[in-house]
Amino acid sequence: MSVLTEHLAERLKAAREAKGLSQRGLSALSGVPQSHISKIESNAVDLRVSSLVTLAHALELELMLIPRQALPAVSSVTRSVTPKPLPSRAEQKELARIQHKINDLVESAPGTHFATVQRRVREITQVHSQLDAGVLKKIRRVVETLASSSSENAVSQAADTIHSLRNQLAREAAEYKKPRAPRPAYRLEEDSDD
Amino acid sequence: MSVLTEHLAERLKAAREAKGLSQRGLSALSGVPQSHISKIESNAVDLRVSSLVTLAHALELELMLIPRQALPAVSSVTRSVTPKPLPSRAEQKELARIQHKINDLVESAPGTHFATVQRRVREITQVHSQLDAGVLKKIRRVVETLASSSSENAVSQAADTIHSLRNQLAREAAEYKKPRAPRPAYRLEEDSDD
DNA sequence: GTTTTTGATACATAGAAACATATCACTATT
DNA sequence: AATAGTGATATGTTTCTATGTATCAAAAAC
Repeated sequence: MSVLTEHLAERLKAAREAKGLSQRGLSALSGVPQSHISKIESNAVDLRVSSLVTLAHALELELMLIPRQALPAVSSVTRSVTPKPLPSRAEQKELARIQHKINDLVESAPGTHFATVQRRVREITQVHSQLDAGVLKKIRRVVETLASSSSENAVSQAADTIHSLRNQLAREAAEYKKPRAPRPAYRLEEDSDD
Repeated sequence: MSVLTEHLAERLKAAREAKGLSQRGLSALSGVPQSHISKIESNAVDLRVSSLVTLAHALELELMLIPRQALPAVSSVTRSVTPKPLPSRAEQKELARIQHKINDLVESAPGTHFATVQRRVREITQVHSQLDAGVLKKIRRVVETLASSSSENAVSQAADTIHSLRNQLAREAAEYKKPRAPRPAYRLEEDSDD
């Protein structure tokens, strides 16, 4: 395996964990098999760019080619603009739980609007900058309501609720560009050739 | 082919051309076959990360994962820090010519210090920010001297000369961080999923 | 203390990338 | 005009990613 890419594996793993996602969660989100994600994170494969991009995308990262000269500046910017440090372990767990509940619903009744709700919840995971206990409680309530009364109408209304909640969070997130200290962006090794 | 990476191909090609390198030149520099480079640049393959890194490296680029949030800032930085716009077509040609001369020497006498000279010249290509007619003339003179008197001593001295010349250029290059307008760094497509 | 969830790992298979090598028009160079 | 350098392409082989499916031990949740 190329030594060059070992930081990449770390970066991806860190990014995933920073979002409170399990490998399976990321797999569901990105479509890349969990087994493959595991191999990637343990630096056991020289993955294709498309795979990297897919995963990066799911983690809200962009792959870029930066001129050597610009590296210091870019690193500095990246460091200062990092999103958030993960709301709270407990909250992430709660979210996972909620997602699981919905997955069950979707499986029990495929082809319904449950799928939409599922997607909405997935989307709200993406924002996660502003995810707090309050928001989670709202979501959970919506989902639980769904479990009992699941009329076509109630379901799609639930989807809407979550959707607009997500938008609200996204809006809030856009305003706070609070500097935080993440890990420095991915850097390549030196490949001395003598 | 992944639509996602189409900008990547452009970026690589642009970077190569910005250095006045031919596909074969880049191939020699990076070890990646010219045929493959061609396919990559015409976006006909979903290349592996190791290949991408190898090429990027040869082009003095670094592969990075940038948080979405940091994209605007990073783009701006990248735009403003771009190296140089290529010294002059003629000068690049001249350099290629010089390299060719040395390649011949190396082939005619493998295992000698010619190889070192070859590497030094390759290295000086990398700097290229400060490459001008004057520098090239110096290099050419050194190489031509080599063609006639190629004693062990003369050869390794030539290598040293070029090496220190390179270092000097690199030093100069480090000082000028002149803002130029390159092309914006690589960005991924949006992959809407519904 | 049982059940889930986690990441790691195995294995078979399909499909590509990567490579070496060579050729082919085209465009510059001489 | 003859020559040399350019990028694009073709072929055949090897290597390895990527996927699907399944299992496993350890950690976490109940």
